[in-house]
Amino acid sequence: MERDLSTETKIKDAAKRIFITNGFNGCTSREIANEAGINVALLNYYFKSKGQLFDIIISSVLKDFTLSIIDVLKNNMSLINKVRILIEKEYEFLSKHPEIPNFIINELGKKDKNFFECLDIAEEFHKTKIFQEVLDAQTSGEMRKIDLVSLMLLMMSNCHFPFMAKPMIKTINSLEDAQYNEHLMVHKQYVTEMLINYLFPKNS
Amino acid sequence: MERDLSTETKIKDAAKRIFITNGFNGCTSREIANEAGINVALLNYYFKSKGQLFDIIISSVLKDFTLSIIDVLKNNMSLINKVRILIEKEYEFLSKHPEIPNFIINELGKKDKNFFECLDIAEEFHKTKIFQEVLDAQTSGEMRKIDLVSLMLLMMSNCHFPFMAKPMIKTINSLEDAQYNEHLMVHKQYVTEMLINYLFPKNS
DNA sequence: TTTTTGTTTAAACACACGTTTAAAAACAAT
DNA sequence: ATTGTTTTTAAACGTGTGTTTAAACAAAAA
Repeated sequence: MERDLSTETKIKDAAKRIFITNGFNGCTSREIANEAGINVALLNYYFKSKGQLFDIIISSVLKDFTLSIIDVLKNNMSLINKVRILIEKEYEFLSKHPEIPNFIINELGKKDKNFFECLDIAEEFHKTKIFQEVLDAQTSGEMRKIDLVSLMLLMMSNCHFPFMAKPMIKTINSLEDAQYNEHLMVHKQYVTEMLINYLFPKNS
Repeated sequence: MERDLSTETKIKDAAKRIFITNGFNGCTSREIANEAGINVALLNYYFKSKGQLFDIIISSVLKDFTLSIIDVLKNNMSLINKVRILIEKEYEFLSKHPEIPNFIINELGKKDKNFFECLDIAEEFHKTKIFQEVLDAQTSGEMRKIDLVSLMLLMMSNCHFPFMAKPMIKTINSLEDAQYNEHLMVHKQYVTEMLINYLFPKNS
């Protein structure tokens, strides 16, 4: 298991795991050092502080996360298929990293720093020309006329929340992990059908 | 402003405000004591520890939250109207307490204790006979045949997430608080229409 | 070999935390 | 007034935190 990774990446890997699952306040520097198999002092030797390490981690997570979306958006397919694939990929991504939505929403809410601006994410989105594509589909009548904020919310609500609420729903319904995962796969179909029907009324 | 409340309720009020906004790990006993205008030691005089105080607060929040739902469910109206009113009331409740969804999902995920069982919430739900009502509507064909977990997820996703993601979406789209609140009211209409159309196909 | 440079460590620092103690203050009963 | 009880406080305790220090270690340069 123990590869010959550089100390810096060992620390970053450990920090990412622990920060994502426990949050900034929910873990300690020593915990991260242990997970990385190094001394605490090395943390501040490679990164100046716990806070700076955290900023690096949250930036990288945010980048990975948005890239997986942009990757779909810049593909050459119809808007309706983009929505379909986006939901599919989103459920796929979140199945592997279910703690990320909670992590982003919680930790980003505390920070005053605008990581999206720092990472030029807005620009990356513009390059995909998705905004113009939506506008065109709305004027042609193919797509329902709703604003981009609501469109974003509809997509994210129905993709992210089922993963965020997993512990709660599991408790309420006394479900095992595997059972809930099955539910998720079924739910993905419902969500896809519902959103496609609503956003593209002609296609129902 | 300073009413003649008992010390115990002053502490509970302060604790509720601070726990909900900052979480258990995101605040200190002294912070709560300050907000309540009392000494730190009094916290452990009235409640044995920070943890016990937290359990009391999260129980009360959970109770308030579910009661607002049950209140609608036990009303005497058609299922389709219950869904409509439920969304309406949910957006109304969350407009007043927007931090609660995040609070519940985050803090409940950490605890191993099952607060829902402790508070007899399941029983309260059963009393409303909503489960039978859904089953009847599904066999009669009025309602789409989806499982209760997915039904719950659809409702919660589209009601809670828009409030949970408020800081993030505001940042991404450079929106002021008032602007986002306007978006929320519009979004509520979209969500209502989408869910009603999907859950009750005949009515579209 | 010696020196130099970059890594890693054990130990300590200063401080904030949750909690406890002992005494003061406020109040009630006799 | 005196006693007893409850409420409140200032101060301290022990522990865990993020961070720093100074020394040990390793690898390369001289």
